[in-house]
Amino acid sequence: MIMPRIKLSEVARLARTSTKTASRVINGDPRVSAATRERVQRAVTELHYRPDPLARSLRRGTDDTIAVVVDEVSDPFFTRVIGEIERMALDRDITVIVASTRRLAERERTVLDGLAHRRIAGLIVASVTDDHSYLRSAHYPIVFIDREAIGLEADAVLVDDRAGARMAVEHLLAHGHRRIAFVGDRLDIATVRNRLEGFQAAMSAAGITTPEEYVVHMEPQLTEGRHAVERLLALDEQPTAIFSANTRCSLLTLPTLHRTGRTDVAFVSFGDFAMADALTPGVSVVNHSPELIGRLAADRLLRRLAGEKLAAETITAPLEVLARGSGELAP
Amino acid sequence: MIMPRIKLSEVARLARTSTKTASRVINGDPRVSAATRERVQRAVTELHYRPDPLARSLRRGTDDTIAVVVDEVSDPFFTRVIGEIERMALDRDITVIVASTRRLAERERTVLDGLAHRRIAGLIVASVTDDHSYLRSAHYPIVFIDREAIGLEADAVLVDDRAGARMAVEHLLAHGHRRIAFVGDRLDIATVRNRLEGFQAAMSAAGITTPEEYVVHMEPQLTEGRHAVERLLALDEQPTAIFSANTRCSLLTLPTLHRTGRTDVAFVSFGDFAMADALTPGVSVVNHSPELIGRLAADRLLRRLAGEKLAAETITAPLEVLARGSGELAP
DNA sequence: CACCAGTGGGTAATCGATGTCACGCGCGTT
DNA sequence: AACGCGCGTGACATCGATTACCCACTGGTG
Repeated sequence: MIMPRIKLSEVARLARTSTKTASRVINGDPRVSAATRERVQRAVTELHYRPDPLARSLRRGTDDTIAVVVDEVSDPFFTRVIGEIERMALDRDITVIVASTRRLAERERTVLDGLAHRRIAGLIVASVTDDHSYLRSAHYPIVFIDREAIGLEADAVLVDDRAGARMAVEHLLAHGHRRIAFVGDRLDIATVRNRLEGFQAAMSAAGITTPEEYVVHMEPQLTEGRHAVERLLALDEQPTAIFSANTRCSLLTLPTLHRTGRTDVAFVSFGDFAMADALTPGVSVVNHSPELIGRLAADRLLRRLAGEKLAAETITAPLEVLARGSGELAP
Repeated sequence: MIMPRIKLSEVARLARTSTKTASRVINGDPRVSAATRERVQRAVTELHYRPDPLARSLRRGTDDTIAVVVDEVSDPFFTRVIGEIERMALDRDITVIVASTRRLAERERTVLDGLAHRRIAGLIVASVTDDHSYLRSAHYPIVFIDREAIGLEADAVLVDDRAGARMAVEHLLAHGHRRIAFVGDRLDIATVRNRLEGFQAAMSAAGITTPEEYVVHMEPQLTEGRHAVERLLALDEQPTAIFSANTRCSLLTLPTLHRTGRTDVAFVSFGDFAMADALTPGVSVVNHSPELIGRLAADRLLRRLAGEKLAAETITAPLEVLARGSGELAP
């Protein structure tokens, strides 16, 4: 299976021709006689020859590899996005390399810079920074996911964060809630910021002023998240409902609610997750399919790699509210 | 940030020396005079030179890239393993490429074969096949995770599947259960097979014969999993407890139990998952940390890459029963 | 009959970095 | 004074595949 590395010259020798002609056959150049082509092909299969992707990349200046850069590989949302991208890429013999920014702008720059020196064919990135103009000189197509490109014309596959948050809030309002809290993490990340804006817009539209303490930021620290939620539930004016800005936050908030027996608090999560429907009550979510987002992004990138000339486009993936119980609790 | 590709020869020219000497400086060869070294270093920083990893790999014959091959990138267990590996690798400027086998032996071969032609520095693999002798000629270190190497001396980071299954069964037995069912998927995969063996060994040891219908195999099809569980609960002699062989199966089984209101059935899962402790009742698990497994595997591989000579070793990650309620229900 | 176009195929340069090897210089030996 | 040695250095080959460019041969044409 792992051969003593065969080179093109050996194939050529066996086929009694030059490396150039062998190369032509392999790359489907038509200007080779049928007889020669035949000989080369036999030699290829006989020796189990496979071109060295490295040497090929060096010469051609491109590589059959795409990079996917996300916050964290193990984030339940990105995990599924990556899974779908990898599936589509592997079917086309394209290799996927992954890297995570850990939501650090500085690290994102390091990672992208390192990638620029590899000759990747394309990039799919969930960026945590807010200026991508320096990527303008990149010689490969880029598709942004989850967060839009700023200062750069590029494809993006997004969900309408504001609309989604609004949908969640309106859902809670419709079930009689007025004291609704927002749980999010890092506000310097566009996704969270936009969802907070949507939340606040929906609240104002309903004529409700949200007290400051109702907007909770939990850092990725597990314990801090727990404390933040506990503080929220210890307020004099307790919220009767919570909107969680993303899956990560939901995964931190819900165990606390369950542990403290506060499942009477209504809850809507932006982003679905495993077991959401098995909890008691089932967790209502604003659903956006990570697989769909991955597929749309990969499709866009692969089409560009296949040579299609496309104008930069922002694709918005659909959102829907899945009512499972927790979002329909009465205040 | 993305420079118009600077080559070593340009650095050399600016430093008024040869490419070879410039290369020496960059690779820390001591046999360069301080003055020359200085000139080259200035040229490097001035031009923002970074060696082309591709060309370097071609010449050196190795690449600072490790491959991780697992069943499915989005599997909740492997996701976390990958996250940890990626974290450790990136800290050392090593790139990670991922690929999934989708649990198909044939695909695993294709993927590994493709990898063999890239010049990866190392491989971490959760194999679904049962003969790895063909990897003997691989020129890079390999660490197996989750499933051991067969026909090949190599490092492996495993959990004791039989012992874990036994622990789960004994836990259920201790709480009075005798009618215990096994839920697993693909028996051709060693992990599942071993856990079934452990299950059966523990049952026999307790003098209990498990009826055939108590051993359920669900294919990764969601609907089939659901039906299998429903059939199990429709038996005349219903089991009072279920042991699930892995997270994937738990994620298929539990929603069915909850939807049909059969949370009176005791349940132990091999492998923890998000929200397990927030369900009602909390899900008892045999816990093995994916992060720890990832870390152990990556550490082993990175140490080999750093040149340490180590004998092939099988490392067994610890297991523990986390009692959260579902495994302590009375029959 | 000499010339031109078209087709199949070879030679050598190239991609960018690194290993091989030999060279020149200064210095200590005998 | 000739020799040898070590050190810093650079010209050149090399990794494996692709490509720019050139050549040989065939057949048709003026």
